[in-house]
Amino acid sequence: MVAGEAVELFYFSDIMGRPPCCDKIGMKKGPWTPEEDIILVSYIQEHGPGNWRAVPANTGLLRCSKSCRLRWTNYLRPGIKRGNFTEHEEKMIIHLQALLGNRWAAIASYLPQRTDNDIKNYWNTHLKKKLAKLKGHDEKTTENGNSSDSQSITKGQWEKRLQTDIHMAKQALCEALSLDKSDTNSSIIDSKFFPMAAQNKQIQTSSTYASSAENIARLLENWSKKSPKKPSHQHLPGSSESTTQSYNNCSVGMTSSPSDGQISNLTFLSSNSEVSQLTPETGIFQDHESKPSLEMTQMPFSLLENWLFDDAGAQGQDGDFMEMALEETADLAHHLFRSPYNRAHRSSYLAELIGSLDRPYNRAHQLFLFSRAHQLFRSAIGRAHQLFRTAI
DNA sequence: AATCTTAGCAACCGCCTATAA
DNA sequence: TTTATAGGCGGTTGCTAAGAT
Repeated sequence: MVAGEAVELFYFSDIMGRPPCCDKIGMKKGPWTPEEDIILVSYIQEHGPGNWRAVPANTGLLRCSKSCRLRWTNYLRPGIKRGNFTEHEEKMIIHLQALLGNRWAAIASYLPQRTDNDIKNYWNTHLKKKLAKLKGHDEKTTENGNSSDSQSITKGQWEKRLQTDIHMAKQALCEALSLDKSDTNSSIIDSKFFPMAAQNKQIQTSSTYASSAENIARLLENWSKKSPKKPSHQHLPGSSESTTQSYNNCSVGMTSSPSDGQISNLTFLSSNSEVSQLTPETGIFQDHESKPSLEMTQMPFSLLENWLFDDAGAQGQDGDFMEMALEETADLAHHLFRSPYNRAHRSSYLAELIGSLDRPYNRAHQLFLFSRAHQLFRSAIGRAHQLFRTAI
């Protein structure tokens, strides 16, 4: 949009409709700086994601709300795993792409640690070529009267495999909740569905999900290498070495462990000297690790938990459990959520719901539930639309 | 060593739907 | 009811680094 258009829209908004989210004149574009990232993360840590319109206004960021949302969802939010797609993930993406087409957001809902943008990029840069190569190879072998097995797999079979994968993921979580009596954190970490955690078992709390703090820390690490003038040093309690960088109203302290030299913690110091620790243990959700683990297994499941964990597949029923789950889900979604079509508030609402559960879930569990709720929610709405169209 | 080409990916753009005024 | 905005999504672009010449 050019400047003149922005002015015109602003004029119209005085007459009718909602006020504009932000004046786009003077908005910054291009790559985000570590300073901007930290401002955004610290704001979301305090206020939670959502209401993106308020973010530039309240933080002073010269970015439009859309840019803030994208930066958070694609790069900064907790739970994002970057790079190094596993073979399992590759297969999932290929299966899902065959099933769903280029619906990257839908595909990403099955891979909670990956963003739609990341999957889309990976597909465009790696998988498309890989498949083209395979296809070429297959065509060659077919010409020789030796067709490959993968070609003969129908879409229905892909779907069945996919459903099995999802079922396994859910079972892994259920097992983690029911089997582990001594340590509520470690069981899920060992799951094959959370490979990142297995890489760093030194961290007691679940590091399954790369936290935004880690992302920022990585950025800052690179940044401080590039600009050696800025950082000043200070020592923080409990750390052998730390680096603090000041800017605007807050400063950032990076603490590194003596053993591996990696940044393991990030401290935010606001201008009024309040200190908030942005670590893998804190974030959108509160961690209940200090609570007795017995609560984890002895409390009955709530309606919401049943909805998140149970479906026909998990209950051992035969048949098309995805379809069953969707039917039930559509009703439950309407029952549980007052405004299921209000996408704007969905994330914060789901986070609030999951946060309100009595069971002492740790943060990894909560993030999994959050992702699961999103997935079911989308399915429910999709199903509702489908039913609506059928009715018409 | 310099230049050109390619790959990877973060971020933008444009469109759509739901929502608010 | 109308209209602009917010949020979400998929396609595309453009920058950067790595590799090739």
